[in-house]
Amino acid sequence: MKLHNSYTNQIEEFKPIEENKVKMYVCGPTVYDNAHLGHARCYITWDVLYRYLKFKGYDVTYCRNVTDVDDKILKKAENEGKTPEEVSQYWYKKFSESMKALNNLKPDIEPFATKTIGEMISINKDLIDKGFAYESNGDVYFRVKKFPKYGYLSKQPIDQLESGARIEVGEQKEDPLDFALWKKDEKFGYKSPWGIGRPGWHIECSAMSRKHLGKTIDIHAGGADLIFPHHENEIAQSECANGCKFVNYWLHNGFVTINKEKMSKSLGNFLTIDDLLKNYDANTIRFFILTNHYRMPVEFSDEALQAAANGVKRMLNAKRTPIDENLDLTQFEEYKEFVDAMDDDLNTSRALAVLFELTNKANKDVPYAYTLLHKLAEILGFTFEKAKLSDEELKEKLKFISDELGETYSSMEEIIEKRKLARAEKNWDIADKIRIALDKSGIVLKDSKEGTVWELK
RNA sequence: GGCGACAUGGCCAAGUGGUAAGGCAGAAGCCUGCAAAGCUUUUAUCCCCGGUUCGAAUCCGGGUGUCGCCUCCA
Repeated sequence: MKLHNSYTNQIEEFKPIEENKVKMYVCGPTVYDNAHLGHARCYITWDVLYRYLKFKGYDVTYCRNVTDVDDKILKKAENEGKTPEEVSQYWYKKFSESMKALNNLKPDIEPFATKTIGEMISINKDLIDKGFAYESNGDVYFRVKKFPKYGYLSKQPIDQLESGARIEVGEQKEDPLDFALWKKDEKFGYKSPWGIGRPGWHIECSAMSRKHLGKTIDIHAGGADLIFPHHENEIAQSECANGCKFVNYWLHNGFVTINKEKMSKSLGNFLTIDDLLKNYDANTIRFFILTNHYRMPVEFSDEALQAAANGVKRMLNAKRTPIDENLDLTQFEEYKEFVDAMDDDLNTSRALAVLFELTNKANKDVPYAYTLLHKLAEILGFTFEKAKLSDEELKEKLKFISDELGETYSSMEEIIEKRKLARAEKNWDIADKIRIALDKSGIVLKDSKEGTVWELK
């Protein structure tokens, strides 16, 4: 399979370090607030990669960190009179729920920065010993000029970076380009050889990646906004400390835009995953994301989400036949097309086109189509389980319908039976009244030769 | 200013040399008591200009426009 490597800016054949094993690391969230659609895109994209690699037969170790040491968390804790742990635990839980609701698989490892402080200190020590870093007033900084490849990932000439570099109040750097590995912090800090302090953001990922996956890993992924400075700095730290290559394939996803502008926390133009899930289900959100190639921007709009919802509905309405677990899927042309598309740097829009071909075939009673559709859709994280009502919701709906019709019903079957009788008597008024009442409560009836079934809209 | 990307029908989007997948929306028809779902049919010469080639959406050059990154950001 081929993947676009941001490091070389080329599409390359993917070869893992160890045959059949993949170590992948994704920069996870800083847990201090609600995740938004931009995050959803990122984690859906890499979830699909994870699923696809497993489907290809790789033994994948997927590590996605949780950044729980950060200025924003501390600020929030202070404002709310809570401990940083309380803040980060709360938002981590929220984040996990959002991921689950989007049908993202859980990573194999989800390390917390606060649990990896020892590794960070150890990397910093190595860097200082080797002359790549220096202590200054309780802070530790990385000497960017000591790493000639600095700027390679972001394709930035060093002199250009230099003009943009800045020094914050209280920092004593040798060079404006140098970045912090460790910051003095007597209030919330940890013990270190340089006094009480806490790690810089960049070192966290280097440390967690090394601790859980090793010095050289296959894949490191994240949003394109992390290329500079985050990933650039990670490379510098890790390669200087470890004396070997850090990452073989750098993968970056594009942004979600709204009104042609990047959706982001700082611009305030974001929609949270929670809010989105009130109107659209996980399949719809995934479909919306996956219709575009992962490196391209995706423009958010309600129309686009609605179009995605309609598309998903078509796929889920495919005529269902029992899943044949013994079917050799690899013999079918659509299977090959799907794999070919996904092997081509995760061309999910082509892959989706294959799913629609299968949908059409299923509707035309091609025997293998539904089984293949079901199996392939699963790789993209779609689920064919129809939404179900809880007992309570069903009760509410029955109450609503009973009120509408002025008669009391205790089950859907009873209502359908009543309508069946009316239809048999060609009493269309009653039959239609029932259907309209159900429609108002969000239930749609489907009449066919086999009888009438009800579904949520 | 530096660097990187993108520009295909009403909308979204695939397609890296041989005459444009797929989805949404629209229209017509079939099916249906009416619907829903489904089925059938139907809408493009690919931002502009120049070049290479027997042949270009696809390669090269030059424009125009849009977006992103340049130390908070997925």
